[in-house]
Amino acid sequence: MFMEEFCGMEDWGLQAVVRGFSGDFTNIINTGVDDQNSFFGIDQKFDHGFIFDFPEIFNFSGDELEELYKPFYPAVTSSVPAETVVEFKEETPANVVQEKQTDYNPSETSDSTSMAAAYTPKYKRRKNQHKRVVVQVSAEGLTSDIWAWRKYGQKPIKGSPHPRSYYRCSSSKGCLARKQVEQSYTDPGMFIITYTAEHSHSKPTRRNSLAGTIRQKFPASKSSTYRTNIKQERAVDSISGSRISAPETVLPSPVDEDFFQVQSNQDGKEGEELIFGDDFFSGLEEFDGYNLEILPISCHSSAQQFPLSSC
DNA sequence: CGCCTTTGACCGGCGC
DNA sequence: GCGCCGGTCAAAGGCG
Repeated sequence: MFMEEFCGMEDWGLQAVVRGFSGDFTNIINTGVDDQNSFFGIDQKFDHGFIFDFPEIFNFSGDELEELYKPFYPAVTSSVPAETVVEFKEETPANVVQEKQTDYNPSETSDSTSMAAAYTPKYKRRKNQHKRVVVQVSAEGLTSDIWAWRKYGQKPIKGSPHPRSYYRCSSSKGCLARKQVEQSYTDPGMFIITYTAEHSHSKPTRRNSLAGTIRQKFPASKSSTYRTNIKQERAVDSISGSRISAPETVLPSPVDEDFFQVQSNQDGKEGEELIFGDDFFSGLEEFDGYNLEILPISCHSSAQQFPLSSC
């Protein structure tokens, strides 16, 4: 489905937000809407993929959507190694469109550049019926997965200098979730992760709450003068599309020196949903009555305390 | 001992 | 039908 059709759509809403999207529709190519109303595409300007998830509850026009995502995108620039995410559903045989096979298959192509070049939103029959999500992450991002995986295979892939590794979820027997990991051909510093099927169990809990502040272990040196890459997360109210709080300060924890304490005071709310640290969480979750999409953003800091404006 | 990775074998889909 | 290719299996060994 192409942009004109997308903008003309009604009866869908915004649940999640955009990762790695430049905010300019004129650069968007290869868009599509899957059978779960997820809108996906490639942003040529920054060579990023993106997705929107559209549940049944809200109504937006394309213009409204564009306005919605803007407030939480500006901190991401072309210098930021944002995730590339492309999500699509496998087609059922009944929905198969008999067309020449020209679409991108993330299990056969290995990077976002080739995605943008090769992917068209034409559906075809695929081997299995599971949802697939393709994410491009840095080496650092490889360790940020909250799920437990067990490697069950590795294969050399024709045309790629790097092998592909196969993982299955090890948290629960019978869980069909799979992931494939391979190094990007064009950027060896990046890795392509393909998730297949969904977990049949709840998400592991890795967030601890203390006195209204969520804390996450900060893995870097305890020195106050080092420079390190910090993952910053923002919480977005999925209903209004606006950020429901902003980070104000990051302070050494008075309880544990290995932790930093993040505080936020916007709208009278205190540090509910902000985590700093390499071991970050990203995804959709409910918190305090809100449906939140957690957005990781790269940020540098050389101090124990820094405002958001320094990012 | 349980869980993990490694790695060659095996299997099914697909193109010719 | 045959061969290539990607995905999975399962035995063996490593590690805490």
